[in-house]
Amino acid sequence: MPSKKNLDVAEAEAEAEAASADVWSADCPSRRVLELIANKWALLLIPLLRGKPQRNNELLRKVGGISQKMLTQTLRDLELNGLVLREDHQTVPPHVDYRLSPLGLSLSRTLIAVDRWAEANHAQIDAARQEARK
Amino acid sequence: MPSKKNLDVAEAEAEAEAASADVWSADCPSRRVLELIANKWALLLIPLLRGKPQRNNELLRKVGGISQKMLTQTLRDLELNGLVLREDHQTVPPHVDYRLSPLGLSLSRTLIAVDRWAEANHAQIDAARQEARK
DNA sequence: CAGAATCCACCCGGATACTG
DNA sequence: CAGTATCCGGGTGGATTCTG
Repeated sequence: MPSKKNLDVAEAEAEAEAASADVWSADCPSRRVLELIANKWALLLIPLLRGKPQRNNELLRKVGGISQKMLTQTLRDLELNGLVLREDHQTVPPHVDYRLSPLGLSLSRTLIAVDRWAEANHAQIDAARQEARK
Repeated sequence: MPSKKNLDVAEAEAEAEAASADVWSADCPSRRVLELIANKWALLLIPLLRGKPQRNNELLRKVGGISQKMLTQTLRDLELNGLVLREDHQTVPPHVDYRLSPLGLSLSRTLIAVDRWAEANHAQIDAARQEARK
């Protein structure tokens, strides 16, 4: 296991925070973070934004079922909270790129595990629901 | 890295599923799984149910801000989908225990990482939001 | 203790039309 | 291309009351 020496200041602070923060407490600020990411569009968008910056239309096509309204709204929300960076190239026609901040990238590594779990285990979930319907 | 030999049949099947399933496709069954867990109460309850079976009132106290209605509704939903097992001891006064199924336990390992991330990084999120408000 | 049942205000999110 | 603006139906979820 890594020693304290391998942690930089920011990581050390984050670790200290984790010790005191408690998502199960209704008034803990960390609860707001949970509410920010506890929706399907955020769960799909954040992992999707790893890698190269992507444009509005690209994301609209890649995230099946999302509307322009929800895409914009979700991206704005994530941007406001420092997870996504919006880059407007100020050209005409417009060219806007979205990418993850370092903080967002960190989160994406956690959320992609959720997506993978859903993909890997949906058959068992479906089977359970079939069983319950009997 | 583990060889194929180390995977049992169920795990091999899950791996095969993951290769074909795609949460980003609106009509993929795995999307339903994502929608099942993409809400704050599920994200709080599932990791909380690791360890010993717990009772209604226990969960009601431990999950700050949840109402009896949402607790029951979420537990029923998770039970219907095979993630949670409900054990009614058929006594009077009533004694009902909730615990994770093996499938739910598997998921809890993924979701607890999300909760920990929220706890560890909420300060940076808060800072970003403060910055954006300027 | 563990809930079911009802009422209802809020807001989420889709559809549609418009803009620079 | 990358949005914004508006309308609006349906679902979410809190509060309250009742039950075995």
